Amino acid sequence: MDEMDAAMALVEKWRSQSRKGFLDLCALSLLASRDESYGLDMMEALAQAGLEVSEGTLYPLLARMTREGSLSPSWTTPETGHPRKYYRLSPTGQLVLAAMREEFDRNVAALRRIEGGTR
Amino acid sequence: MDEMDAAMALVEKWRSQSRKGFLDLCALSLLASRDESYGLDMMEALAQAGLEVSEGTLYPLLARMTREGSLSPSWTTPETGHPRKYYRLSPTGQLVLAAMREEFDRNVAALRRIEGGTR
DNA sequence: CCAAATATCTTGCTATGCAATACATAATAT
DNA sequence: ATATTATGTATTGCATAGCAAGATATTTGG
Repeated sequence: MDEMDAAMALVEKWRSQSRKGFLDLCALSLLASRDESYGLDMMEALAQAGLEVSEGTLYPLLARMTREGSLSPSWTTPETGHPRKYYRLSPTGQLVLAAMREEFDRNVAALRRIEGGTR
Repeated sequence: MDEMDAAMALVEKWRSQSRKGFLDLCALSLLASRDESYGLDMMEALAQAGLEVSEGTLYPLLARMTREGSLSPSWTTPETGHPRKYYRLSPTGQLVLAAMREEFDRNVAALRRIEGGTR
């Protein structure tokens, strides 16, 4: 089936676009529920929840949010093991998360209205 | 409150990012429930549902989806009024919509898991 | 000492949202 | 007739995020 292949290719392209911004919300939400975490640990937790995120995506995201003031990182060198950079929400980050959640929920509600009875 | 302003500015920047891809899903969903519609009419319907979309956003989106094969447009000149370009879902577009819905729902479910009990 | 594991960071590419602007035609007012 | 407003669609340019691929650094095990 040719039609199917075309559709799948389109959706694959769409996938990475549709994650823009959404991953910010996921990362902030994760930190809100875990209090603090580091890169690889977050990757594993997100995957556990069903969301595969690569390093090339997550690390720039964490760097940006730190630069913007939503995250407060702190290096920690455990007695045994590799040094880790732990992130936690800053006060600004908590405000940002709350606003993002509101907006996201509004958008989902709008989508449901748009879908109308067609589901 | 300074902290609040910083957060609002960040969320404003985030907003347009978070709509990438999401608007594709909304447009396809709208056409699925309406069978056919034209640009300004879609803008109005989306706004009615709580989603403000500008022309500079919607028209390129419709042009792209047409180019990709998800939409089948057809010009219509009514007896009275301005010529309109009506869009409807192509067979490919219906497959794309179904796949997008699945993925979107999976992502929302993942987010809810990530949020855990913190809401 | 070398290889594998753990952990973080960088570069380059592609693609979308959106403000601003432009263009065209139909209806209405003067 | 003619100007103005309303309706309708399209384009340009910029900023920004996701991601594959690869680089870097440290710790541990053979």
